[in-house]
Amino acid sequence: MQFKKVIMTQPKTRERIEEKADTLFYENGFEATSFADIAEAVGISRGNFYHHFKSKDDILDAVIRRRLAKTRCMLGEWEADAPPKARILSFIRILLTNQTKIMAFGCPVGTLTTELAKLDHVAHERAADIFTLFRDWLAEQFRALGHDDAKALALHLLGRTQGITVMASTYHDEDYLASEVAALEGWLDALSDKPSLKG
Amino acid sequence: MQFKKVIMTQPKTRERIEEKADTLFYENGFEATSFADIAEAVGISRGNFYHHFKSKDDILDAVIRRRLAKTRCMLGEWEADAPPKARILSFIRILLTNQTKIMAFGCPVGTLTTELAKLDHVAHERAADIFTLFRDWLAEQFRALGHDDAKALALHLLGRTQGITVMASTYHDEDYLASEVAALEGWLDALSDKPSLKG
DNA sequence: GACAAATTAGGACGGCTGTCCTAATTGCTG
DNA sequence: CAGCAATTAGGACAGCCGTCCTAATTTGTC
Repeated sequence: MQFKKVIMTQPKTRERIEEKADTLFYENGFEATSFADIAEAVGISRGNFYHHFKSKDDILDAVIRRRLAKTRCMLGEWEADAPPKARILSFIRILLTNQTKIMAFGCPVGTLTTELAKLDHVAHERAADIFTLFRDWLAEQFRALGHDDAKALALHLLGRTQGITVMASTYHDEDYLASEVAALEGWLDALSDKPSLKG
Repeated sequence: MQFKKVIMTQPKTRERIEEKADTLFYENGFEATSFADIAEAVGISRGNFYHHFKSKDDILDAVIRRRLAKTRCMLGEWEADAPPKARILSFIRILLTNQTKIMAFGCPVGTLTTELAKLDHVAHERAADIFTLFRDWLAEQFRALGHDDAKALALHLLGRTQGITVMASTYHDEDYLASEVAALEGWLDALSDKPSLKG
């Protein structure tokens, strides 16, 4: 019954640590988030951490793995009986879905990747993998729409959304965000007419 | 002769502290840069700091003020006997001028603003002022080109460049950077033909 | 050269960091 | 209920953080 024990008991505390660490890393940054912060948010003792994770970097790994999984899940949902163009639209509209958090803290993926790059952290590549997940998925959709420069289009769209999150959080301006999302939708529409222009 | 003393002696050490702090904040982040780091880079004692700055936030203020001044200076240079469109092009091409640093650390303005937003730091607005400097200057150029949505165009261009810096530093991909700069130049060209489309 | 001011070096300080250890508690198994 | 494993709490630890103080040194002026 050893197996059952591992499966049944781990999820509770470990899962809660990952969850709280995830949001704290997002809202306050990885470096600025201390063990004490996470412990307080979860409601456990500091010393207890090392039974679940062997270091802070280990928690970061878990958080990134968690985000990768959630992203895969979200992309999967967008594929449900929707044509490629509608799928790309779903991607664009997370800017509106997560509007409040984006205007306060920017993009979870972009800001983490940027911070880890400055820290010369080994996990930087792992964090970039989340971007790669989006990129490859978007490229697949563009390819389905008949574009042969699908990867470049995917990267272009990723960059556009990243820029929007940076400026939206800088000025906390929801009108800017809305108008840029509209512009992005217009770009996607125009793309159908002339399949090789990036605009 | 008190006046002369203040003018002549201050610039040396204080200026060097600001300079080193500026690059360290850029390359490693504000939070991750310690007093010891700056002291070592400048080559002075830690305790000596408080004769020039009264706190770390005070150094941050000085760094931001310094960046504002340098930005104003740069914008001024771009105005030298060049038509508005060429001035905007100068802005776009800093992405190529600073290519190496951007691919390693992203945009100095964007990354600092993002970090300060997460830290809930009072200096966030001051950092955003650097963006505003660019925005207003760009809007002025777009207005000179006959666009009535000049401010929106300026914000759009700022966002585009920010997104490019994020993705370029994520993947360290100079081909992406080059092609996006080309796309941005194409966008600027197309803008001349139909003055009210954002693309 | 004497004197005062500006500048510097070096260390003390309380507090927080990530890490680790140990003892107590809980929960499951037989 | 006994016994064992999993989990927890709490604190010790070395080290670094930003801050502050004091004493020594340098600098410029009369």
